[in-house]
Amino acid sequence: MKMSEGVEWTAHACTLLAALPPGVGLPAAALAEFHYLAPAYMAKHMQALARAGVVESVRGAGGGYRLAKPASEITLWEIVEAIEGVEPTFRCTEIRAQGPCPGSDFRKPCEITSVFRKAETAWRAELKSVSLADIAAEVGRKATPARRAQLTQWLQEQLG
Amino acid sequence: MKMSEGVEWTAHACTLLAALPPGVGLPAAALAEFHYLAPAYMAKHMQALARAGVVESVRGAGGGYRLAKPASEITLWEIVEAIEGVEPTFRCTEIRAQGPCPGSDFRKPCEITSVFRKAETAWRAELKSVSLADIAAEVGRKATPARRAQLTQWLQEQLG
DNA sequence: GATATCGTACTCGGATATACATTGTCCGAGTGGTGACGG
DNA sequence: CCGTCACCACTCGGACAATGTATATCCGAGTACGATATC
Repeated sequence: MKMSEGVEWTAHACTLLAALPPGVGLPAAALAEFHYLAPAYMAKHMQALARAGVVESVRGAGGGYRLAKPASEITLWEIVEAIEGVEPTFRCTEIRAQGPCPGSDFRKPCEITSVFRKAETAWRAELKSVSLADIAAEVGRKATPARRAQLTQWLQEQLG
Repeated sequence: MKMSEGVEWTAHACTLLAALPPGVGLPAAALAEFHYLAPAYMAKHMQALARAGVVESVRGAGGGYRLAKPASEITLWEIVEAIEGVEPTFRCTEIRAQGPCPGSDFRKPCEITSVFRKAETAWRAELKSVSLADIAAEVGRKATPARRAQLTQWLQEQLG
């Protein structure tokens, strides 16, 4: 049970977008280059985020992706949801209903499913409690002056 | 990010084993038949549980699988761990270290990884808090008399 | 009749195919900017 | 000199291939039970 690496890619990409002035974006190629990632595959993942309403896409020259709402209103869970989907990790196929001694009450989920549901709820709650603004702020706080300057220069090259 | 269906299969199989008298087991074929599952594939999953020390295997006629320790000491997490492995779902590949503006401090995990680590810890904690004995007790409590009789008869057929 | 030995049936264990999902790439659709042309 | 139009470069979007993992199966290794032959 492993998470798609697209989650890591887009989470870092969105963190970068969160550091930009409001309304300003970057093309997928630039987001990929920032971490030396495959441009085409990064573009594919960004599409998923656009469909989910996490980012907005702007076509044409000077276009790209930008956050669809304030970074403080975007949680890590939204990104996971956009890439991985909303399906629970544990999918109960009700095997208890089959076999020579089938269970009786199918209106309620089986005990095993209940535990997994509860565990996954706790997992999601943690991811929902952290916003992109939180992450961006933490990253910015730890950055050295040299890194800040490097980032500023790179952004100027990208934004023109 | 979906969990292997082997987790569901083996979790239900172990719940059945937990309902048996201590020291008594069932062959993989019987565990599969109990829920109409593919016998060969069920056997493969039970092997994983045996390697992890959750169950013991007994070869030869009259052999099979039985719990390796009391059901109260086996958690759902152990079963997940045996089937899925201990690898975290979110694997940080440190992409922040690459690209034109690499991060500075690599001794500490990045902020995004930290959040996922915390979330997964919460998830595992829930699974570790429930034992097979808890599940078996709950299943037994909800069972109707008819179902109990059906189960007893089936077990007698299997155990001789 | 008791005991040792062989054979047989049963079960686990790992090696081996197959199906499906994820990963990765490409080309067409759409859009804004830019330059040329005409008024 | 200004406005309009057409072209072009740029970017997203979805369709299409390659790879890896999970799924599914089979055959060999090992063990207990039972039958048989011998003492």
